[in-house]
Amino acid sequence: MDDTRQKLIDVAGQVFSEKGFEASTVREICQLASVNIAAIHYHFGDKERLYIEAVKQANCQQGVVQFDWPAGCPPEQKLADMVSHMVEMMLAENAPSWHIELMMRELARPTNACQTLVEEFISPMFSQLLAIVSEFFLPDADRSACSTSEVPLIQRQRLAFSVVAQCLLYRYHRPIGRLLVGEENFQQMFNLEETAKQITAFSLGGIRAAIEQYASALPTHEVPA
Amino acid sequence: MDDTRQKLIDVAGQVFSEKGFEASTVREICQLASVNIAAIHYHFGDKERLYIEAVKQANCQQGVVQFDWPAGCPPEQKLADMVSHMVEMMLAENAPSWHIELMMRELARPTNACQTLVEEFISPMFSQLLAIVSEFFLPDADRSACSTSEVPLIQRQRLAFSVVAQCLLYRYHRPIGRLLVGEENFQQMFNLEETAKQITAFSLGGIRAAIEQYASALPTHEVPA
DNA sequence: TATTATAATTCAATCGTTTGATTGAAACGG
DNA sequence: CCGTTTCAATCAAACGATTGAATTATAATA
Repeated sequence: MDDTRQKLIDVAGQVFSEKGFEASTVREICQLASVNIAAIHYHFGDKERLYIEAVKQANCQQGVVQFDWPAGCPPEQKLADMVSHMVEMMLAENAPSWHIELMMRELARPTNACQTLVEEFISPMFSQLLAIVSEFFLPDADRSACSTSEVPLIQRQRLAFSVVAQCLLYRYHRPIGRLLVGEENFQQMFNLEETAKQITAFSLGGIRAAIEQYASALPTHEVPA
Repeated sequence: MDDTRQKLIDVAGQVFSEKGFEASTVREICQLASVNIAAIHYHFGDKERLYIEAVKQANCQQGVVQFDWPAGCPPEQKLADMVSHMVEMMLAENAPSWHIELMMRELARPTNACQTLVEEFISPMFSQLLAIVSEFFLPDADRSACSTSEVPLIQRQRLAFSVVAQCLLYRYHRPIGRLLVGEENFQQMFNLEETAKQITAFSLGGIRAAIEQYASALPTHEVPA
């Protein structure tokens, strides 16, 4: 049966996501999967290749989202949607949550499984966000703040960084956040909708600040301090 | 000699910060420290208490910074200073960089050493930032944007979260960032001054967006969409 | 269809290493 | 001299990996 292999990946992904690669043992994985230890050697070769396979499956099943915005959809709306989606990914307590958890571990401490993850998931995701951010600087019809001047790529990348950073925080530092804000405020603090709303508003403010900076930099309009 | 104990802590902190608790071995630590393995049992009891001691020492030597701003110093300046300090902590490649690295590990995956860390370092640091953020909402002389209305604590905490999140990103995801922006842009992207400047500007925009939101919410001024 | 040959998969058992921990003796210092 | 500290040696346990036999599934043959 080939579902021994699949069961191994599922359980391994679960365990790896909870304890990390080093702290996990093939014995525990096989026991939880009700599978003989030798199955790992047979199906994957060794522990590391089982891990890599789990990571691959994580970023495969957790595909990159595709929005279908109507033409002329304002970037503000796109940003809000994107942030909502990311926050949901980060905070949703779905059943197979080990996908995200495993990917987060890989992002923080890259191993051999990292390259695939970046190519198939992170990079496309980041490109989408970068495109949205870039839209804010486009000289659209009613968008006159920042004229046609191209804002350096690195600056737009920085803005995208600032956006994702906020989403990641609520995932990575949930336990610390709980300690900082107290148990009574914790539920409210890590509420999905509220969090997405605040991150969106904050990011909009940050992006508009950048727009103003670049708008006033080009013409002999008003030189910032 | 008592410097066996200290040498153990130093080397252990280094190793733990690089590999994490599980992946580190007492043998490697003792070998690098040129110390007998039994010294760990003698001085600390076991591996875990050595780890806790290393974390304690990390957040002790890496004390909470104390700024001496002149009276009337605008919160914008304070925010800029605070962000600069945090970015420097995150990105500076000082010699004993294992202090921060170890603390970051503890923040991401809290162990028994976490409570001390939060009480002695994180919480005071966060309080400082929260105070700065709160200043923006004070009805100061020339600060008329948001009247005396108290902005809910949780909203100010969220703003503080958004600020620290950006600083943390550049630390946690440096390797991923390198992959995303390419090697040629990496140096510039993770430059201290540039990063601090951008995070400050972005955060200022985000905070001002929150100010406007709350300023226009109280009076019958103009209801946001 | 019944039987056999072949490949794929699972199993208990065990390999050699490495782990953290501990011992009792030796060396040190006041 | 005695309390403190270091040392080589070793403990039992857990680790990842591997083996060869047993079992099951698949295909070929009569």
